Amino acid sequence: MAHRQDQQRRASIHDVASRAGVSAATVSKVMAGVATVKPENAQRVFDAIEQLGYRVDPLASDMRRAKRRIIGAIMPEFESEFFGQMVTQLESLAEQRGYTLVAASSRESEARETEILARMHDWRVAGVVLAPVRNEHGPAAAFMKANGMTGVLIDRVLSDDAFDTVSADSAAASAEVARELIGKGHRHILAVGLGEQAATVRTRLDGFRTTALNLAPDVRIDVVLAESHVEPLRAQLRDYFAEGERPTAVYSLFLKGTLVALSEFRRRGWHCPNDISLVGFDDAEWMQVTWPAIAAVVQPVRQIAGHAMEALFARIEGEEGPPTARLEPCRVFMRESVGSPGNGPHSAKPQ
Amino acid sequence: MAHRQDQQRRASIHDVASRAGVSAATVSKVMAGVATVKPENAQRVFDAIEQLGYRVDPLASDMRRAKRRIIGAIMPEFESEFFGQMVTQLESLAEQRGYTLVAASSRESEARETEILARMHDWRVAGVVLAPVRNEHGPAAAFMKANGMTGVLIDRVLSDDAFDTVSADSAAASAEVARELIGKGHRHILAVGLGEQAATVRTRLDGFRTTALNLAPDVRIDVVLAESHVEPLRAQLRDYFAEGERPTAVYSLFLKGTLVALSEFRRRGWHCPNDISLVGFDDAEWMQVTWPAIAAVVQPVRQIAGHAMEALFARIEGEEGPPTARLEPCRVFMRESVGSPGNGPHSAKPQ
DNA sequence: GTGAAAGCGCTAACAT
DNA sequence: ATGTTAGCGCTTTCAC
Repeated sequence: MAHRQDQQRRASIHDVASRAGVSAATVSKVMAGVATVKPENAQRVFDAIEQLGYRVDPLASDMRRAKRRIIGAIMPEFESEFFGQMVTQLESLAEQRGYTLVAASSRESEARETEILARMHDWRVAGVVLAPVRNEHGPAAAFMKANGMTGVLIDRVLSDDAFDTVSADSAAASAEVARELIGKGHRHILAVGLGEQAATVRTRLDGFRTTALNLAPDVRIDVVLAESHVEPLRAQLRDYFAEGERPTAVYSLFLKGTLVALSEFRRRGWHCPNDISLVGFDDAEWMQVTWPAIAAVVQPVRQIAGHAMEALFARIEGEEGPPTARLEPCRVFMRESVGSPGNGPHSAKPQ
Repeated sequence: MAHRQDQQRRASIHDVASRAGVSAATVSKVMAGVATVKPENAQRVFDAIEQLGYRVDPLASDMRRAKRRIIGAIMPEFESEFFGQMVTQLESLAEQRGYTLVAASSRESEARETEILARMHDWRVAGVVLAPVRNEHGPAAAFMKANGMTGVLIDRVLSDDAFDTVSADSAAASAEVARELIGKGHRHILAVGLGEQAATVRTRLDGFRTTALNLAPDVRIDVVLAESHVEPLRAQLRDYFAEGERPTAVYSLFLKGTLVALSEFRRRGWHCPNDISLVGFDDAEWMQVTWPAIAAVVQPVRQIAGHAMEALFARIEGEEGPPTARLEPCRVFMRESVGSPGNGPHSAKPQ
């Protein structure tokens, strides 16, 4: 008794049928809520279900139906707040519609991304929410296209000719960051990013640069962009500072970049905002409790998830029409890590 | 062509069979690697598979087999690094064995936990990795027991009479934290935790208290334990400090507690480690880049995931024997947020 | 060596 | 209003 794990055979629809004295088809109808069943029989079925603890096997049920009530979600990683919240939201929205979400992590690899997609295709999922590693032009989206899969692209995407896309309005947020920094008097700013995430990082950089140059044509914007991994970026950043470059502010175009920038500041003994200002794209819980609190762009996770699922289910239900490309507005939180340049040490110390 | 999403019917095993001029049974055998197939026929089958791009439907396949090659994972949340890494690991280990991981978030709710479990039971998953919201005595574990499900319990558990358990060795890690703090001269320490996570928080507290009292019988250990939610904890902590309590160090028994402590320090203008020291259970990436870096207990995620899956698959493959209870050793990183009491301002400033 | 037959648990026509 | 039939796509005896 202690560690029995006997998988006792569960009651099937036939068990219910025979116990209720009807056919399996009738049981199925009762469960589907079809009105044309004699109330008396319906009651017997309900009783039998109750007594046997019967529950439909969703896989067997899907097997027979045309489409499976499964949604696949592919995220670049699960370790960050952003994607963690995203999966939580998507799961919740899928459940609300009676679907099960099966999430997988591509671990920032396009090869793995395609493998997962192939597996989801094998599973014959009804639809896929793909947050591609790089952008909408990768092999994964191509695979979806080639196989006529239904899907939505989110996050590191702009727009696509085959799939609906939903992402944060990076350009607008970056423009706002530019306005803030220029407004505070910064004229030498470093932008830090990872090139591989082309779709978003490019947009963020362009949105920032355009607005900054527009407001202050004399502003100098340096860019440190690593190809694809964080460690090379760290090295490049170190070299950049080692050469004596001394921007008054850093705009990190993605979360890990903010961490890297912060650790390079540490190494050099620079404090925010007195020695240098810092704003990052992507917020995290810790950013408001550290000292100084780190300024950040907050992505609208719920909106992205919500509109992605809306678009996806519309397509699943057969909606026609050209793909849509949604941009959800971000919020920018200018916290203590941003100050005015040249204010010298301690001038901007929190009270 | 732009937005075609025509779900073209995929090749079935019969399509392959007729193209190769054999029966479906033979195709199945070839795919299973059965040796008793004439090489010539096997080749024809392979060719047909290739030409049709045939892939087995894993769900249909599982339908026929006894057990489905699906592992369910239930985590209290997806938003933290710890559980994010855990899911990533579990997914990877499941895949290595040809299983698919279906992860779900209980969102810190025991009610939801049981619902998810029921759904996974409906799915007839081969096994479940459950990280219970509270501990091993909750309704979810009871459900698993009652239904003869195969499973492993991880994280917020100690040991169970029905399931194997794997968790971090909280007591040992807490003892080490105690040694460090007592060694540095702290004699008034506040421990902060959430009561609902009883299994782990209790252990951490006891391990800490026992060792601390043993080393310094005169030490004063205060405890602020909230029932179940973070916000009440914040309020209690605020009250505690408002009453004039002034411990020289805080040991947070879980991640959110560290955040809450930090934000209360902020509110009062206290800096670590000069005004107060801080160590938290659970590490996070940001803790090493902020100033000061936050001392933390690092949980061995990979080991926990690894041993959990090992135990689970052993049971799935029919291993008998009493449940095992593993404790995986943690590492304690004493970073700059911990100093000696009474060193006054700036005495412990990083170089 | 290979294939026919049976069926996993369910649902959707089609009869009745 | 209900039951019968025919599968969904696959695997597995069990004959041949």
